[in-house]
Amino acid sequence: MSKYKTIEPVQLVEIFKALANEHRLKIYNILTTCCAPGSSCASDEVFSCCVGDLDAQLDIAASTLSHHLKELHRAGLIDMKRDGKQVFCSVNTEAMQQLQNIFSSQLTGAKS
Amino acid sequence: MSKYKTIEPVQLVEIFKALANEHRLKIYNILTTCCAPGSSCASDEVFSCCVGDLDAQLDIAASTLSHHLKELHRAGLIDMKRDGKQVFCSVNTEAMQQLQNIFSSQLTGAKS
DNA sequence: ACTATAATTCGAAAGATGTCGAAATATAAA
DNA sequence: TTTATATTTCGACATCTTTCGAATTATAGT
Repeated sequence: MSKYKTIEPVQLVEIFKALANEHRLKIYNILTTCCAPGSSCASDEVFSCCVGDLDAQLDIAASTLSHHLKELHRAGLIDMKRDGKQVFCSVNTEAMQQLQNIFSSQLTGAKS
Repeated sequence: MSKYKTIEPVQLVEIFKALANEHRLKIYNILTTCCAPGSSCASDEVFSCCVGDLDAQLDIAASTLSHHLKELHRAGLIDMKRDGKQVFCSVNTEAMQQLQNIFSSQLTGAKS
């Protein structure tokens, strides 16, 4: 019916779980705004997306942040890749498009 | 900026929490598909939207269903209104439009 | 090799959530 | 006013989640 990959209900629940937390939503938000799809964020000194920069904006323990990032990653919402000592995070644009798609066509519509 | 009411990050977390459960997502799904916005669902004998009909499709205790409906209602995602012995449920179309809006414009974008 | 920095893993404690069955409430019908 | 049906509230229990600090791993610089 559509040209997009569909998200299984089970996976959709995981995505909502991942976003259903104050800190994780803020993280996702920071990543969508600072590292907008297509733009590189390494060159800007105000915003970048390594774990330490997120840490500076979040007022939670580093271990807690690490846990939240793992959840977002597990849900497929963000990508993480190490570059030297740092790990850089960014939104998974494919997942984001799928989400947009779901909501702009009446939430799931999945039959089952 | 937009003509739509914006959703506060705090409320958005509540909305995601409400959808972050297998049964609640299914309920919301049933309501979006059987009682599509604008259509009345009382006349169709296969699908209607009272609590008992949902119960028949869900394989959980009635008390559990009641709890889930309360959560969806608390998040502002569904409306409930009693008609005689039954309580009829339907999606809150305004909330759904807000959700669509959020996702079609890069998730929240809220600055704070 | 040692040291410093960045991030993750590992318990443990506190809190939130999902679930049920029994009891209560609301409404209608006999 | 008694009975039947629909739904909700309550209390209990089990499980999952959030959080932290301490210890560990990864990488780079001295």
